[in-house]
Amino acid sequence: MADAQETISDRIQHQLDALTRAERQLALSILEDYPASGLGPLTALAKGANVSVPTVARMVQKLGFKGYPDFQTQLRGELRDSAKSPLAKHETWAGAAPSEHILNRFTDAVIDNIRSTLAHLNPAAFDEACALVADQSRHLYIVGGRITHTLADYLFMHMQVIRPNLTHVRSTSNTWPHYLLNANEGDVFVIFDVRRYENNTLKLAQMARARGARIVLFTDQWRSPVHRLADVSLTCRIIVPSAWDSAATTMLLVETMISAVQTLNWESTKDRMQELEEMFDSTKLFRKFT
Amino acid sequence: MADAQETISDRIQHQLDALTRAERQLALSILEDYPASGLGPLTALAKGANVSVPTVARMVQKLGFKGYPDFQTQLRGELRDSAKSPLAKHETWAGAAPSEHILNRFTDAVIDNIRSTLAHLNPAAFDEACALVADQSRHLYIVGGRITHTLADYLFMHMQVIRPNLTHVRSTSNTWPHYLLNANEGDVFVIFDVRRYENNTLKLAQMARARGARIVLFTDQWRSPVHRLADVSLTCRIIVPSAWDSAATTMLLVETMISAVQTLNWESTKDRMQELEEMFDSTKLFRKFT
DNA sequence: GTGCGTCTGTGATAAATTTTTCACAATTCT
DNA sequence: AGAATTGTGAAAAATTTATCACAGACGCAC
Repeated sequence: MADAQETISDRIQHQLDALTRAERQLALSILEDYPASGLGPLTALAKGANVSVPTVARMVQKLGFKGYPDFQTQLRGELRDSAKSPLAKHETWAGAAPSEHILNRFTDAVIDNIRSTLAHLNPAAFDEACALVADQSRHLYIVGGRITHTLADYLFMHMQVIRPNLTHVRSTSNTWPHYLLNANEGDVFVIFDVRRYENNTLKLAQMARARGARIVLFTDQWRSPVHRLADVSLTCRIIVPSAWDSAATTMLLVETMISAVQTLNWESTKDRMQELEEMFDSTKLFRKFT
Repeated sequence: MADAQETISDRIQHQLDALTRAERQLALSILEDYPASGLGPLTALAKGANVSVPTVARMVQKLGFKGYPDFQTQLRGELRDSAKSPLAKHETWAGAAPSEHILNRFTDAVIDNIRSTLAHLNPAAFDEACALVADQSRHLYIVGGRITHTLADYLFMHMQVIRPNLTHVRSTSNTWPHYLLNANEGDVFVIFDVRRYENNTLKLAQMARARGARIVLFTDQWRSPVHRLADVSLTCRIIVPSAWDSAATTMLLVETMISAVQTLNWESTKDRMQELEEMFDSTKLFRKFT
């Protein structure tokens, strides 16, 4: 546990000169395609390096490991770390605070979430979702639950500027069935549902589906049951060191979607934004400068 | 040999729908830190996924492998290949999309925002803000504007669980002066204000100040004029390749604050959360599993 | 070339671990 | 209530690891 710093690769390279012929052969073979070769059975590694089994066993211990399994465990640990951070991991975000400060721990977690979410996201699915949301010929319903209504709200607010023909629905409200009366085939529902998944939301999705609507779902890695009804599911990782889940990554996706949809609809949007600006100016609701 | 194309990760993701609860749990665990976790002993993988050993054995065969060792061999093969292929992957967030894709461009920008925000943030100020917000002897007012009311809402919602004695104010509403009548010296206002800064918000801040209240401000890098009245200003970078600004970084700070405040108030919060859970259970508003 | 010490491979074996499989009970979903 | 899924505990099978003794190979000095 002491040496979180020095990788096995480092350690081997450092000792390379002090090694004997067979050991060097083995060492080079390990480094050859690192770390894959070291993660297989000892026998395979020996054969791959053209050395004998005892040579491998001897050298692993020489490197300071209790045995081959111990060596592998460490290798896997490195692999984990390196997968997490293509770039420098052990930087602290808020330099002025220690790395155990909640600011750094939380940010670490969120960055991890972002990385993992994007890595698993299917861009084609995302594009398809954007196209659906951008399509002004379809009425757009945006649905949020108890926690997620803020995200729904955020999306709704921006979409209001970008396109007409949309409705904000709160699944926790008991008025939502009314909205569904107006839903037609081909309309689009953007639904937010993260754990704890809400029964209302599921029912709403089922009814929307029954009316022939398309469904775009924002959910978490455990996936809301709505995903079985959805045309596109966008899955976010939401784990943070807190009693709550994080909405930051979902927010990122929502904003990205806003940006993408805006680009798709740019011709019609720019006029709408222009008008909006003018209205703000005339009402003096906002200050232009500090 | 045939399938140099389809990785195990792909294969798992593809089948994710067809899997049962425990299998999905396992699948997510494998993907969680891929491929490291799959390269260890079967027993460890099972334990890590909170799943029984036979479940792992069964699923590996379901995925089309002769056995766990076979599965591992393929994983190592992938690892070899990915190490060989120069890069291109580690540069982009959504590996499956080109780096010019909006997903990658937007994420780049947000990560930059986070980095920059945290680098400039004063942890002591942040801690002070959290202490103010956590102090139950002060009434807590949370104020959002036209765009930022979603963030304010998010904070309010969580604070409602964590502590009593708080109020949500929308500066765009014309009812906010009423709230101020009740504000006492020492009360705390958490105010969100990003460009375009809102006159209403500024006026509200001035009146709050005049009544001797403390002010915690979330703002952007150009800083709302409210910052001159604030005891603590938390400044976020919000630039993204979009016609809009990004709330993702602000969301990150808000969530971190929620976590920190919750920790400060843990003793009293845990009972409140417990009660909340019970209420949810009894109302059956939520589903426990998919 | 000889001798010496070190290094390495062989083949075998024992020990340890891991994988696979079973039947049955418990749980959860429908 | 019934069907499907999952966990338990155990045992057997298979594989992998660790060691050993010894013989051959090699480098090197004389």
